[in-house]
Amino acid sequence: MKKTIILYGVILAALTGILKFIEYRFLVRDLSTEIYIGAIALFFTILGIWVGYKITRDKKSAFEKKYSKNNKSISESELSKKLNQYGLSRREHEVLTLIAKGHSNREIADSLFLSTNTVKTHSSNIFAKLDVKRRTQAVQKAKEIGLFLEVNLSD
Amino acid sequence: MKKTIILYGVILAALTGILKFIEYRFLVRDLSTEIYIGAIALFFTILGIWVGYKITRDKKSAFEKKYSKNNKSISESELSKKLNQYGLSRREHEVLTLIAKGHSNREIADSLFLSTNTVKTHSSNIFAKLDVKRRTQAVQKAKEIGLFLEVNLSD
DNA sequence: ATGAAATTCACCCAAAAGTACTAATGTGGT
DNA sequence: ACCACATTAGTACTTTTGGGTGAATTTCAT
Repeated sequence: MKKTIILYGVILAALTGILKFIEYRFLVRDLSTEIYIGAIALFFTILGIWVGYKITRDKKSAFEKKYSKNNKSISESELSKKLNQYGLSRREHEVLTLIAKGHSNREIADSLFLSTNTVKTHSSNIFAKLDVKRRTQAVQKAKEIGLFLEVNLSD
Repeated sequence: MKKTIILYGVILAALTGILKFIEYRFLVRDLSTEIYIGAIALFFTILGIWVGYKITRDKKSAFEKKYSKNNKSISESELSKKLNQYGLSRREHEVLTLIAKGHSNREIADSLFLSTNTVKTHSSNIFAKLDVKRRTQAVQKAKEIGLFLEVNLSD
């Protein structure tokens, strides 16, 4: 990327110089201004397309570099330690797991035989403890930290 | 595409005219030729990048065979196939990615320069196409299917 | 047994998310 | 040039989620 920019800069500078040099010799007298401008425009447009292509290329390879798997499943003792670290209780972890499975508060309440109010209390506490604002962020953070025993959440 | 070309031609023509007009009035006397050329170069470079982006966007898969190396990460073409499979558009995938990052509709709207209404429309369509009811489920399903280029969603 | 933490639930309010339309404009492919 | 689809955005409405507070019960360790 840096190389592309430098190369482009050098080319631009060089060409500007060349054009100016030529201008005083032949072009101004021989060709009309339209053609002169047109030539510059055409050249830099092509150059621009090339640069644009380079940029999008680089972006993609950066994408590929970024890609790496981080599926980590952990043991019970490790989990306890992490829960402690964030001050999460067992029940909160349970709720969090269900949240991660995409369940609504209503569904969580049903499956844990709780009222939705309770689930809401739990989730509020979870968000506070994980320092997030939404359940989606909580899920993200939990995965980041590695709070889930099961990797496969699709149930 | 046709419009793009036409628009580009019009802009080019108009700009050439304007430049020529200005030239006789002020520029030649007031500014040095370097700045003059530089301005044209800069403008057409940007225009070129834009045009290049428009063109290369569709021909990515052609270039891909040449430049992309095989690895375990999902490639652009694979992604396209999967998006096609579920009838998801590019924009929808973009929104879905941000949803997976835990962003709110408001935040997504801001970062994509859209209204929240539009984001809601997109997400509704996403949910319908992925056959889910909530964003958390959509994220889950998307990961299951493998719709994300980046696994690391924490940004 | 006592106090701290955990669990449960209620109520109210606000914000965010989601549904169901309609519709204008843009774009791509044939 | 046309058609299908994508993108954008609106209105109006419902549901879900989240925040804050208070409080009753249970659990568990010191």
